[in-house]
Amino acid sequence: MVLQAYKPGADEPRAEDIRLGLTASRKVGGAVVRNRARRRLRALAREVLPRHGARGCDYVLVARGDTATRPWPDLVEDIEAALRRLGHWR
RNA sequence: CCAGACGGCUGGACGGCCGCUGUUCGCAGCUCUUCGCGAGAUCGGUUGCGGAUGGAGGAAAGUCCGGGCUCCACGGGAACGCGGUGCCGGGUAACGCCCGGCGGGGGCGACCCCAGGGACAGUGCCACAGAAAGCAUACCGCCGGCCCCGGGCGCGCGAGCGUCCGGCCGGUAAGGGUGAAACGGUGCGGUAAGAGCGCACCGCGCGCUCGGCAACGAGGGCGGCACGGCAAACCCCACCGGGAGCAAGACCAAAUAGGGGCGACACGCCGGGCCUAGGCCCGGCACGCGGGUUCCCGCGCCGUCGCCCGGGUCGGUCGCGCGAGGCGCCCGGUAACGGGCGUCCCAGAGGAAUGGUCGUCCCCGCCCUUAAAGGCGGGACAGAACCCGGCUUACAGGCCGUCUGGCAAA
RNA sequence: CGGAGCGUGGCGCAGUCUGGUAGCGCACUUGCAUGGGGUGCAAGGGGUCGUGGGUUCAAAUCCCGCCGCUCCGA
Repeated sequence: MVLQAYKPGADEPRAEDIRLGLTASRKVGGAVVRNRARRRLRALAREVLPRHGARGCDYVLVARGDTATRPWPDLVEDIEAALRRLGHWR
């Protein structure tokens, strides 16, 4: 998947919570496939982001072609690698 | 047993962990209505926790029809226009849907397919080929005549005769060969050659009788062939249709900007005059409002602050699921369907929930194996957005029933 | 939710209304011309007309279903 992050500046009001956005475009597949991809991404974010994501950050997860069918452990590795590349891992 | 036709049902099962959401009950916090001096009680809302319970489909899809519902328009109705439908009867709230029947076509059969009204209301088209493509005609032929005509050949001494080719007049439409389609087809008679010219059968047309509610069918009679196809070409006839769509529509209602009213401070630009600064007066111009047709008259005048009023936007609430509802039994009907009784409550999201993950079983394929065990991969089409009745399209696998053809056995 | 348009050689488009012959430009191939290339001249190849049915003697064209793409309105 694609992981996008937005870190608010010091002058902006900053919440403690992590805010999440999900995207599954028509390119990914039909309505069923898009729904499934979005749900898997939501479950993935619930599992990983509160523990390892940066506090007060906004994240957007974008589904790609095989998000609905990729094995679950691979998906977990993907998001963890993405967080490390952003320097948000903790 | 094999092959096939039709109709119906189903659309993986169980469990562990972690989640989302509707309803309802309990507790707690906040808020609010009413009562009370007060403690508090009470109606409702909202948030959190806990318990109970519900949570995608047969097509939820495509958005091709028909309705409910809501708003808009309209005095009633009709006509014109536009769009749609099109054998007959029935079902239904309605339909372009469904059922039954008729006609045509396909299949040995079960059965399947068909927009299937009108071509004497009119207009139009039928390429190429062919003589001719729609009112009918006559190119090649075939037949007869020529005392009138031209030419060739043969016979004859000769007038002439015979024959062939051509011309002219008349009869004919059987044959030609094209084409998707040719003014009926086959056979017999008939004739100079032919022709529905006559006859039989078939086809066609028009009455009659009988059966059927009807579409239509059956029988018999007459006509003697005249009436080609295309209306999913224009069109004619009959019937149907007001428009938009839940982002319909109703209600509550921020911040900011803007509108109106009241009050306070305050009074646009140019020229001239008065006066120490700063303001005042007169005339003109610009703007707003009101009144009588261009034009004129009257009144007001920038802005700032405070209070109040109304409209829109963000947001929120409703619409929003008891319905032409599901299931079971009985009755009527060939059936679609209708009636009665009993029983059940069955998703309601909103940048959009109904799930994520793991395990066991089931089914299918591949590998290994004599087999078992085992390993790997896969489990269809597809996701509600106001609701309902249909149509169309997609769909792995499985189950049930009825029927047809063939083979075998009894 | 409602509506409109498009699909034809490799590419961009005609032809569809009014049914019988699929055409144009660029590109491609071959030859000539040039020392070579470009340009020019001549000749040539290449199209299930998106798809499945139907009407018709005959369908790119008329009718119906489906697929894909684009656009518009609320």
